[in-house]
Amino acid sequence: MSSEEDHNGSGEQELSPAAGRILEAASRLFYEQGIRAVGVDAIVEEADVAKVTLYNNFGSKDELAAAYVRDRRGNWQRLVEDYAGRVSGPSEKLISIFDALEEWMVGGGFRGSAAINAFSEISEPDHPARVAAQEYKDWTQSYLKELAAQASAGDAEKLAERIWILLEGATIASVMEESELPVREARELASSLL
Amino acid sequence: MSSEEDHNGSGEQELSPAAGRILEAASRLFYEQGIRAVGVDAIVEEADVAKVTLYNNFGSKDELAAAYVRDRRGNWQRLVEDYAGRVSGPSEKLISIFDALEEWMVGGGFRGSAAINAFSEISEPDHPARVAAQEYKDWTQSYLKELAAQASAGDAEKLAERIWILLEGATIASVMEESELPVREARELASSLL
DNA sequence: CTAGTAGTGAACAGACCAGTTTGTTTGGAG
DNA sequence: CTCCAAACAAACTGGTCTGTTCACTACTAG
Repeated sequence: MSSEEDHNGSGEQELSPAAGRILEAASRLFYEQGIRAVGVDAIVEEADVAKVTLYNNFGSKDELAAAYVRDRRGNWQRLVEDYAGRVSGPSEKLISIFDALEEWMVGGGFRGSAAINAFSEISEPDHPARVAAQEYKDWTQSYLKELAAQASAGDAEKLAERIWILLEGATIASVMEESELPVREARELASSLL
Repeated sequence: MSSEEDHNGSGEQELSPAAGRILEAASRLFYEQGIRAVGVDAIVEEADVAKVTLYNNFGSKDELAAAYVRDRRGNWQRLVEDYAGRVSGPSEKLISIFDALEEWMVGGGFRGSAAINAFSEISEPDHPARVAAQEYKDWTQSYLKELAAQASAGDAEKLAERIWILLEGATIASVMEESELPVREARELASSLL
């Protein structure tokens, strides 16, 4: 594989042990309950850290929320690329993203996409977490477009857009139905597009 | 002093002028900014009523939030049935829901589906607004299933599920892209299923 | 040894939150 | 005219929120 990690703009860096624990705790709590529903005190307690340490490392709750979205995005990105690496051919890779999604949600506690949730609960356009969610979305879209361009003889943009719609729809449908069936249905429908 | 609380499921009841203004204001603010982001004081001020009036009419912020979701659902329901009434045949009616969605989002300020947003920002399963969102979802699904059963010779359940996934996907995709293009794309894809 | 860095715990500020209480006003039905 | 329900304004309760300050400790590099 040509190492095409050129879409990586997340810029993950080393975190101190305390900062790592904070991000870990924040990531879990924000995802489980929503960004607005979780106070910094809860994060501080969960991470077993002083409140100042949180503010020294992340600056504000909003920035920490953005770091959470970026963190989830990094995990998603890795999972998707892992699944893509197991098959050959752009069409197979495109389909494998639905398998990645299905694994993403097994084990219970699936609460959808951090990007979708951030969009839903934050309306301020400049909120750091919303900007991070935008980047989350952008990565997925450009990843799909790249593969679609290789897979399709026809309109690659259209193909990528359709698969993206199916991906988002399968995600939210799975949350609402508490089932991974929508993902399999979307996968099947996506297959028929190729 | 026995307060008879009308628990209207889907049935809409007459509201006093003050209660109507409260629901109207709450509906706008909750939709624009999210349920958790809006305080009761803001609603009270926007509706130009006393705070007690809000609590006498709706009992709690959570119940008011549920009323908001039900209100949005009622509007959606009417719009969908209006569009369906303009065409004949179950397949045409199924497709017309995408036209309804496209009208739903014109004019700017589209922030997606109240049901999806409520699911995203509320994780407590018993929260009234989440229950109302569940009912919102259930109505759309059973509406689609009914039409799919009339339209399809094959697996109607599967057809309804797929259209629902496309509907949800188009909604969230349109929010994230700030464009109604995903809806048209989803409509086209749905057409190909019929 | 020392200076700098990253961390701790606890108290504090000031805003904001949902919800209640009190007492008053208003308008329609019997 | 009286009664009552529904609305009003405004203060208030008790809690939570984000973010800051302060004095102190542990570790590490030069």
